[in-house]
Amino acid sequence: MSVESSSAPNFLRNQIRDEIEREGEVSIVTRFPPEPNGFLHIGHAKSIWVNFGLAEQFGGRCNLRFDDTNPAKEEQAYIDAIQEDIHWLGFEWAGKVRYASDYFDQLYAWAQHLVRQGLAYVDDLSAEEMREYRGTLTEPGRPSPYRERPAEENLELLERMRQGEFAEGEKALRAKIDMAAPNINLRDPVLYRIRHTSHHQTGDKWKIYPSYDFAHGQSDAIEGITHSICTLEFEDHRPLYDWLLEHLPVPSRPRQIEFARMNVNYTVTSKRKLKLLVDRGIVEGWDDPRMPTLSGMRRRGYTPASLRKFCEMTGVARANGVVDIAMLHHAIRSDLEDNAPRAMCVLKPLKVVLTNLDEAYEEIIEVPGHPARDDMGVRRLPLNREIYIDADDFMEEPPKKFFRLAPGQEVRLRNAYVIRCDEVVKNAAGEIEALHCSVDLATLGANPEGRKVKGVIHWVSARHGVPVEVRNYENLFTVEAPDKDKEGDFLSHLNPHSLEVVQAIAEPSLADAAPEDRFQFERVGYFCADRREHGVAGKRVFNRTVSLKDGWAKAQKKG
RNA sequence: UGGGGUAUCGCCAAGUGGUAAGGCACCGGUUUUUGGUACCGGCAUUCCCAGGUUCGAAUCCUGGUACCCCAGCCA
Repeated sequence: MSVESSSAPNFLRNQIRDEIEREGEVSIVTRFPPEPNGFLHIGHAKSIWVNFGLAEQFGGRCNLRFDDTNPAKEEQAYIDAIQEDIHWLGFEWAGKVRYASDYFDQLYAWAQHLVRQGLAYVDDLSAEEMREYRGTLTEPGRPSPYRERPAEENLELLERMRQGEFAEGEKALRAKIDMAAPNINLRDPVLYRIRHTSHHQTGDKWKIYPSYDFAHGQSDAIEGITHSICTLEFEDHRPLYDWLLEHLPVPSRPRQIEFARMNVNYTVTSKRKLKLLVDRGIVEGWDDPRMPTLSGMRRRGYTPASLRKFCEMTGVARANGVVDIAMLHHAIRSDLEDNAPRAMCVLKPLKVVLTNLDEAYEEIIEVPGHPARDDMGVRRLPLNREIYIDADDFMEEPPKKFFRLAPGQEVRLRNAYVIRCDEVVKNAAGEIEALHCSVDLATLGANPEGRKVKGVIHWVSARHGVPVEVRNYENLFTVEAPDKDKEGDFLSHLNPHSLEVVQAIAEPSLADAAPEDRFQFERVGYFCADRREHGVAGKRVFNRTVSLKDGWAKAQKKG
């Protein structure tokens, strides 16, 4: 099933194609450069897809490089989780995992090079002072009093910084560019800062750490990256990226190209906000199926292929926009429509007694695992005198065109017989307890004589049905742009119905489901056996990935 | 009154001087033992606005407007 066969034009593909036409053989080398300071989310999926996908498409390679220049915020646990997520998405990086920290020695040597060239200096200004000297968006900055320190002194100071002789914040190495530059990134940006923090990769070797700007381009150059693709907010950094590459004896000349990051409505992706959801216990963790994290989406039941297709569908451009989450839903439905075996599961059980079958009646009906996929085999559905149907499939006083069950009305039991509702059994309180129906035994695989039965409902044998817990998930937020609100207020848009837990009864074939097995519960939606809880202590847990489209509900809404 | 970007259907997005792709959503219809799927059809005389160049402009020029990003020793 080609969920992702197309390869529509986008400016990155066009550009690379043009380069190949113009320059002939060019090998494409990209990199995905996450900072290991959090979990990957749907937005990262786009970046992963862009970088690995481009390399794949043009026969190049893509590195995984952790941008680990700020040890205070980073953890090994994130490094592990990120690798798992990338693999799960279906991508493989070239060679070993890389770290910006692999290049700290080289970076330091290059810093010394800059100093010797008179292109960098050690500044004693405090962070606050530096801010004052930097000027504003509309006013130029002024040079630091330490800007003209002789190279020898800078070299010595830099070395002493490295040795840990100064306190954090006491000094910093800065590039000497232009304090009056209209682009603030060129007003003598910080290249190295003092941090007496041990690093998850380099331990206590370093007391100074390079800034993003000083590490990124040079790491790209070391790895021979040809296309350093990043998001729009780094556009202003490109002149600095190029400046450093021009003034350093780097082994290659990568180019930075920016694209617009992906946003999805009805969700948030800022690290701070996601963390708040976790910390406040609004969701059950980073991999809660309502979270837009890759681990959350995985647990929800999204497939890697559907996420890749979603990336392809939404494209790459330089205009900021917000993608409708309906596209994500479409992507997963179209994958699972083809690839998920079918099963029946009654979410709101209503007992039905088939009065013309006796107590001992038992018939095994063999039905296909998937209506269009013979390779999915068959499953065996037991039919007995008592079954469950979904309460929503019965109405005592049905509206026009209600094709399901109602007093005196007929309906098809999916994969089985046509039944007629003869009697509604109620308790003392007047609540419906059961339905008495009669089966038309001539309708298995055949249409009834002389009448047309339009409705089909799902059902499960009461004797053989297995109890399962079903978790129905919906959007976490009720508004399209929850983070458009002023700080913190996004929590006021939480969807109180984002999780509905229901005790359901499933057909026996579902008893064998393994964690992460996906099914279409016919007429209901796509479900995935929970990765963590399914099968634990005899519990069976299915997460609703996405519902089936519901034309009936839509028609009702319209009136 | 700084710099850098972006503006094409409700949403995403092709298009790069030759007379507006595609997807999602939506609206009709056909098929159907999933009110699902599949299939068929509809859905921008118009490309942020205003001028201009041209036989011809979403694409070129001029002038506006709107929105996004930048003043971390974060990335």
